[in-house]
Amino acid sequence: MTELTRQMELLLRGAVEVIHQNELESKLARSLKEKRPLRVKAGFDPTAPDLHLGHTVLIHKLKHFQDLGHKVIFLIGDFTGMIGDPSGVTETRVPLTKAQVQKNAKTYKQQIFKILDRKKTTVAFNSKWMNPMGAQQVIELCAHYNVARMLEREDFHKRYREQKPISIHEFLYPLIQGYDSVALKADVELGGTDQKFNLLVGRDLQRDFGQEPQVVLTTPLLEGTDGVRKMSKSVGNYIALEDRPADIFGKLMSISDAVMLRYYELLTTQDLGHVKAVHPMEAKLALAEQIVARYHGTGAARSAKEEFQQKFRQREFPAEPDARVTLTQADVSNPAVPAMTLVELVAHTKLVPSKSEARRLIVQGGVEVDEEKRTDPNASLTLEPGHQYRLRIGRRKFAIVEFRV
RNA sequence: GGGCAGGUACCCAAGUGGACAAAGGGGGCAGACUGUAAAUCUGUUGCCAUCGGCUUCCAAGGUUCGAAUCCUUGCCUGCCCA
Repeated sequence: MTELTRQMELLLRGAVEVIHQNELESKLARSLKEKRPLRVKAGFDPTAPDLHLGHTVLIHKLKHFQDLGHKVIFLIGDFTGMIGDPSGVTETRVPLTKAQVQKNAKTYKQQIFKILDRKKTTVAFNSKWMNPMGAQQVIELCAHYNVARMLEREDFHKRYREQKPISIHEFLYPLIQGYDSVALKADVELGGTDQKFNLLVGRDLQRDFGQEPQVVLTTPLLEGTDGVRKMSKSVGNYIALEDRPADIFGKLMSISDAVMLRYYELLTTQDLGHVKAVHPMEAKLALAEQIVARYHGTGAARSAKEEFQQKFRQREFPAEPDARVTLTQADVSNPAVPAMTLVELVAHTKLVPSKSEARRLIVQGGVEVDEEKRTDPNASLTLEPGHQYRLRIGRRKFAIVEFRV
């Protein structure tokens, strides 16, 4: 296998579309010949980053380029952030201050370098070339594109047809993103499939500016834990890199088998045939362990797995509860005969938002005290000093409550 | 500038003077079932509480015995005409 085919093979794996494959091939060939790495760009919004598994599909693809010796440019769209990508739901963006952007950038780095090589990655901000641009230049930039073509974009087209508003400045988003490619002299730009239009604008602008158009490579959008909508923080179906290991593990274990296969497909390089051959639960455990290990280390993965098994499979009380509460005489009405209603006891753990919620949980059979289900919310519990009451609150919350004299 | 429609709980959305803490759906939570799943079924989903009470329907005023519902003003959103 030649180096070229080796590179092509790795880069194409998992990609939805490459525009155009032959261009990528010739760019790679030239890169090899001239020993000049390709400049690979991917853009991100400067909003507070909480990277989740959905993002990692793309970042791993960047990593592939990086591993092959190419130059990865992680672009933070701090200027475009003022506009906000018009795709998807309308959501007015508040312009971020410089300090906020810096802070967000720092968090980004902290997260992406769990995957990318810090030393080989360039982090860029598009305000660098956009801020100095005057109105005249912006107008000139606008002249490079026209409304009819802009309206080809699915989102704009749809809104136009449905007589929904489209703000003028929204047109600037693809334009500036495209111009970023010009400014960076990008050879390749990566993006999710929903970014296709924006990425293509980059090609057009580069051509207009006398550059060789970038190759566009789109990666699939990962479905969220619900298996339906794409993973996103706002929908709440996400698994963030910064989630606690136990949470990542737990969230992964509660996905459906179909979603599990999808995750295997997009997040690992494992052979799917093999995955399907083993028991789904074993496969899921292996996936969860693997993902946690990837972002938090093998140690964390192992203990997350152990804790999970203990908590859910054997329905045992975990080694470390979610809450540990100490009650004193001040908490009970009659110190001589210390007692407390179940509702109050549960509420004291702070694991429920209100007493009403505690009451509901109890009535619905979601509360156990010392391995015994208690369903009477008004029942009073005589508190024995020094005894550690083990509370199970709902399916996955545990607390230890102790009364001290 | 003119005309019209609208702002209801986490989201969508019904309700146009009393029976409204507010239909229905989604989502969440709990129970059953299971592989700790998913799907399904059932229950539940403002707060405090024993009956019962308290604070909610963009905001502020007003009418009324009584307002999510009527009036006034303000703020916001969308559409149409210019």
